[in-house]
Amino acid sequence: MYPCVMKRLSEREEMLMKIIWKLEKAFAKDVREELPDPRPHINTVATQMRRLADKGFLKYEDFGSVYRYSAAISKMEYTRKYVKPLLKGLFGNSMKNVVAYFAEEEEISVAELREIIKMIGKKDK
Amino acid sequence: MYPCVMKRLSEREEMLMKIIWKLEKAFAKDVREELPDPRPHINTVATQMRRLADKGFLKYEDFGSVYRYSAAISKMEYTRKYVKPLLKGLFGNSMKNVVAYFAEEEEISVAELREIIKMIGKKDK
DNA sequence: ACAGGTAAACTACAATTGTAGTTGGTTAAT
DNA sequence: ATTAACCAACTACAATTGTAGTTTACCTGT
Repeated sequence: MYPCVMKRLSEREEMLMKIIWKLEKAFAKDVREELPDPRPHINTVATQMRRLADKGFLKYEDFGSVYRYSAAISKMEYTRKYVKPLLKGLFGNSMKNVVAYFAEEEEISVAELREIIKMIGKKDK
Repeated sequence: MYPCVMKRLSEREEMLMKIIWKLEKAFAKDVREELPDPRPHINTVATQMRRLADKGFLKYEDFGSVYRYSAAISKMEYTRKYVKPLLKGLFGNSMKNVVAYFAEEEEISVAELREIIKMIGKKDK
């Protein structure tokens, strides 16, 4: 049916997943309402959600001829499986390089880095 | 011809771009040789490189009926334009959350974070 | 010059993803 | 009950991406 090695999501698919992660449980209509302005047709959204379900990213409960969807894979799991390899692949397999790059881009400050260090410290105890 | 708002690259396209970024200048054949084992047909690679060029990700010099390609967009530029929004979109628009997540996943250590802080300090002077 | 080999542009088609029309099932109001 | 409105499953098709065959152009050795 579908390949056992799931591929990365397309931009649109990821957009839908993000909405589901936020809403937790949602009908296609609810997801559509969260989409930015030139909203696609409701059926477009429904089709893509069904396909996401076929591929194992979503699951659903049957509500009498209408499905209510929820995520079958958490945002964290998705990040770990698909986003992390993407980043590491781009930055010589090192998260340090990734963070250093975004620090240079001023996307994260020294103060924030220190906070994170503090957080990690707490967890270890 | 092609949409003016470039979309994120597919997994395969990104793979090719990474090779180009590494090689700097390359013919399709060279790129194919860098690909992992069940290598696609050389023509497959050639087609995808042409399409990447059509979309503005690659440029080329004409070498007498054969093109030598090079990146039209640097890895950093690609990261800034496509990867950063992806990450921020997933993590409530905050790079701090991103880094914190990967720190918890033990993808980056306190020592490395400190090194980065030191680096930033030097640059400011 | 010609033959053999190689690379990839051109071309064609399959798989996947984006899109929405058609239709049938649900709900609410008369 | 009957009608009207709405939602989305099903279906169909377009656009994009993945794949490779066919053909053409360029070597290299004779």
